[in-house]
Amino acid sequence: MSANSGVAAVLYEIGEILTVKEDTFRSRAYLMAAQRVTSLTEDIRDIRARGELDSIPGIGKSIAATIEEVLDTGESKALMELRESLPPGVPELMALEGVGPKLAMRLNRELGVTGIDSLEKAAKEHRIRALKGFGEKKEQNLLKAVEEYRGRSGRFLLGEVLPIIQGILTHMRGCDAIRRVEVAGSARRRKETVGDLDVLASSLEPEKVSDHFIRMPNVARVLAHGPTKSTVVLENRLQVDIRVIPPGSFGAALQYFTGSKEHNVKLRTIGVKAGFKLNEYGLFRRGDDSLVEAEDEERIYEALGMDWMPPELRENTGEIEAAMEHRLPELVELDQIRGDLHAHTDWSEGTASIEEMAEKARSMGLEYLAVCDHTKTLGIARGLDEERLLEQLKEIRRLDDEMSGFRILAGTECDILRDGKLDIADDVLQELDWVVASVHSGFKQDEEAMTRRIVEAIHNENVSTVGHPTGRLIEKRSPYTVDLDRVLDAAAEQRVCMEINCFPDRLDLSDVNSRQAKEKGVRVTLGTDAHTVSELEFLGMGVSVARRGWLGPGDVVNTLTADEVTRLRS
DNA sequence: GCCGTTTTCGGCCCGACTGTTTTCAGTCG
Repeated sequence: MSANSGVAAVLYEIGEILTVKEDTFRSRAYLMAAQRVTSLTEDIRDIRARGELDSIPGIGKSIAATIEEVLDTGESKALMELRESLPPGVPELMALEGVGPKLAMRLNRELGVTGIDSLEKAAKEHRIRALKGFGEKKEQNLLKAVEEYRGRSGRFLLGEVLPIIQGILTHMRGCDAIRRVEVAGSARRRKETVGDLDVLASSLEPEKVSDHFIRMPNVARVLAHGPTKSTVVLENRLQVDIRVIPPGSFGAALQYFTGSKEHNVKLRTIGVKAGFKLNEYGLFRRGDDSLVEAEDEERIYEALGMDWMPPELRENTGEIEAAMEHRLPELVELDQIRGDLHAHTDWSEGTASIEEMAEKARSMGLEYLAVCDHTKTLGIARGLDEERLLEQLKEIRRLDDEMSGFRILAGTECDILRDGKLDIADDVLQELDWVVASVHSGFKQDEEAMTRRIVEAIHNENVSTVGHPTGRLIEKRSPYTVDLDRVLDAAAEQRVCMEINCFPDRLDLSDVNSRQAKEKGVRVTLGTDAHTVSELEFLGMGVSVARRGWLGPGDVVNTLTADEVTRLRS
């Protein structure tokens, strides 16, 4: 899939430079195309080989030619020319809060500002307030923006912000003027990372709610404070926006602020064609501005001629078309998940005993837990050799007999060695209920070697699933170079599953990869990879990834009973 | 640059807040 991300990066950059040049519509076309390429579940080289690039929605002849150029030469002439046409420092300046294309260009043209350092210098020398239309406040805000930019830590993991959201909702529910409050935005869509939080509240006294909001604990700075819209930055640098709307508009506002932006643009375009106007206050008829629907999100979608869809699908990757044709997939739900198929214990690098992990899983309402400790090659994690693994197997069988109404499955997270062989002898693996095979070393192998390595492991008849199949760590480490298409084809053929690792910085397979797996007929397994008791709660995040990948209960092995899971191996 | 159950040309989503202005442009989501 790396060809896809390379193409998307070029299209994004072209789109962004065109934004600076205020070529709005051409820019939008490139950004839209980039987004489509990002969410493709097929290798773009294959689509190109069939000559079908311009049948991808949002991609026409011109962008198709750019894509072919990137695939053939690794670069785009148009992009290189665009880069050169831009005054130095302008893209960097636009990364600052409150600086858009107009301001960045003016700072460069009129003050010779060539980047963030030189902007800071100009502001400290009070050269900015001297410009026409600028004042002291603007200068100070730019300095604050520079400071924030330098301390910024990028996007936040979904797993990090979920507890923060709970805190905010609890705080807001303490305001007596509030009717309803929910989180919207990318957090409601359960994206793997979020850039900021969008909180939505309804009230008849919006000022009270807005005031209550900015008095939240942990607020470091108030960026904007109006009656219906405010923005704060928390001490951990997470930005949080609130919108307060009348109670009767809650459904419309929830739809509007959940996004994604691309989903909403498409939806409103469809609305316009059907004679409607859609905004955060409701769905209106264009002619007389009469209200069609505002209170209920589901009825807004219905009025636009489509089925309501779960927030996780709203990325404009085909869900609107599916909703109009009433063929949205049934998505897997957390309460359909019967077990966790990847957890560690204190036999290797976990902190809790087998019993403690099992008890916690049972208390969460699960029916089974697969204990999958590391194997001997992973010395740093005190990986088990054959002898210890058989010892652990006996212990698991003993504990399993003692528990009623809950099954502990004897498993392993077995290392895939550099040549694709497994770290544990086949006759021992055969004794187990569940085998997760994972790559933990040699990440730098080239694509061919890595692909053959994993495909070879898939051909071992004892392997149940491949653990964290791409090895990525979100915001920290890229996936290893591997031809996932070939891996998935092999998995489909050998009836081996692929894991969605639920650990917050892994979520691997990703949403797009999960959808790709489904399209190839590969079932996925959810594994928390928990090393502590509380990490078993990560299961919900794996379900979110599965839902964002359009997976239904039939696509996820964890909806099966323990007996059904163990029978997969026979 | 893309797209087409009003269109192959002429559209392309919509509104709040800020800072500075005397009525609005720029930015953001």
